[in-house]
Amino acid sequence: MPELPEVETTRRGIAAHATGRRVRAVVVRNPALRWPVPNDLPERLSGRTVRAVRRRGKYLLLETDGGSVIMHLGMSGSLRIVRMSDAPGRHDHLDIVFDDGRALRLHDPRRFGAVLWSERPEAHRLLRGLGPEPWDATAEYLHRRSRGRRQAVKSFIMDSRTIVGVGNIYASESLFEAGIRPRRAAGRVSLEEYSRLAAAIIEVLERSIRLGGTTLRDFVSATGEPGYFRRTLGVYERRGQPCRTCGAAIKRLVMVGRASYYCPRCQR
DNA sequence: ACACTAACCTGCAAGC
DNA sequence: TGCTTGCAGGTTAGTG
Repeated sequence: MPELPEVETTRRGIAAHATGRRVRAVVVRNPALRWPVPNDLPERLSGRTVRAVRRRGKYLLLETDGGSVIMHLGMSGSLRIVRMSDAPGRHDHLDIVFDDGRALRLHDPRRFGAVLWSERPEAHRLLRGLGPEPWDATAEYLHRRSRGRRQAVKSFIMDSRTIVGVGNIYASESLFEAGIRPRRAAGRVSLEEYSRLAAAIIEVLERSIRLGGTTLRDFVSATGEPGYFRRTLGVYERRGQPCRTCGAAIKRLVMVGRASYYCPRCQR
């Protein structure tokens, strides 16, 4: 499900409710996520106060005075603020219960998500090697880093070591905006093209954040609302439909097992 | 260093 | 009505 706009939308919803709240309890119903939820998470987190809710790439960080919960939503995860009295449903694997009777509840059917604990999250192995946030990734940086690479430019920008937050939807959308075909070798994309691409990534992500992200199937924000970016998608899941710019039929291809969409006329 | 693959897991839709 | 197949928003670990 979630790429950067969905994670950021979730972060804002959680922050509004969790910041300054004390954790009363942690209820783990199913610890079998991407990695096991640490056994000692309840004891480490209970009694602590949430100081801030931050995002790094697609990771959410629930910061307390004594350490941070690192959360990832994987493909199908969502986090909602619920009342403690709301009965958990299927795939509601974990609750972080606050002192006001509300709880942060993780729902994740596919269980590709993660909930971990770290006293220094920025040094955690999952976060350590991450590339820059999109707002800090310049055209010069992308150009320099891609020299000599034969990897497809779409795979290059979806690699979190290159730049964080760009998943399958926004990679296709950004490349469409920038007029670059997804299969082009990253090392053969010019500085001028990376300049368009860097700007397109920021523009697309910001526009999606404003609309609350993209709900393809089941994404909901912390307040339970879907995102409305889907209606404005230029190419994603629009195979055969006319390009909104030139009218040509949108094409679909599969790269590294992931669907990619592009306009054969606008993108070169 | 780079690039590709398999793997983790469930749900849903389409086709037979 | 099943049953099988393919596909889905992510990322790591392993291989060559």
